[in-house]
Amino acid sequence: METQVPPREKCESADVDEARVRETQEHLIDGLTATRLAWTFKALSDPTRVRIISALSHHEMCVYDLAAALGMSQSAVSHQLRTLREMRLVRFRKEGRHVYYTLDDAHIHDLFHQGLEHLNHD
Amino acid sequence: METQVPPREKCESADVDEARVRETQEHLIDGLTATRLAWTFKALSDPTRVRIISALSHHEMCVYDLAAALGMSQSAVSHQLRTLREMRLVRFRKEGRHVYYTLDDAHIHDLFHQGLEHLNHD
DNA sequence: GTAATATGTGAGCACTTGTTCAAGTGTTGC
DNA sequence: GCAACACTTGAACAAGTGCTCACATATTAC
Repeated sequence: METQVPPREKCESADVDEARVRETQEHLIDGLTATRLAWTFKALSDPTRVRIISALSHHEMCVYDLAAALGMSQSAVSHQLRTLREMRLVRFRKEGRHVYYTLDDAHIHDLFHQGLEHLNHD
Repeated sequence: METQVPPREKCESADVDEARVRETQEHLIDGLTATRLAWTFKALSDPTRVRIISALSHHEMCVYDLAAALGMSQSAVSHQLRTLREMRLVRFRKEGRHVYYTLDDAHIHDLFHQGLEHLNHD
């Protein structure tokens, strides 16, 4: 049995319509939050970036090895890493000629895995 | 078969490099999974869609009210709802002239809120 | 110093995305 | 029948994305 929301009359009955709209607006997240939230999800909305996150979720890696593991060009990987850097999803440290990347914090790991679980549930 | 010389034997110690790459590849999610996961996140990567999800997370709404609550044109909302439909994030039922939309399942709600918490933690 | 290695970056291009405008369904009421 | 309403859809366009290519750094080895 469904939730006991009384079936609405019409859209024309202004009070019901307006009440629903007004109540929704009160709980609605604001534009800035929506934009920032969308931005976060966008960081994970590309297969290449998802695979990079997947690789880095095990241990830090340098660009060269990352490119080898993913079977991609260094340039393409570097471009995506730049994006991930700007989105604060990854951190890096330099060691001689190498630059080692890691996930910035555990949150990313969590979101990544929550998404995976979501997939497996379907 | 041709001798596939891997284009790397530098990175100083070749064995560590290869072991790291090979181990990473074993744990790496496959291309299809990465694509599907990216696809899921992409559904949530637009501010308008995030706001629609936010609105629908409280109760089902028809397109007209949704447009009113978000302050957008019906057409723009309808286009995004189409995307959300194709991505299986929302469900709809028709009732006369109205089309009522709801979130498809609780997973979406969870991802949405996990993302929100992630924002608040920064 | 030069050369090789490891990574970064800008330009260019094909492709995708989100919006608006206009026209299209389908349902209701007269 | 017809008109109003609720919603969908197609075309068009600006804006954004991700790749390749070529060049620019920076570090190390010689």
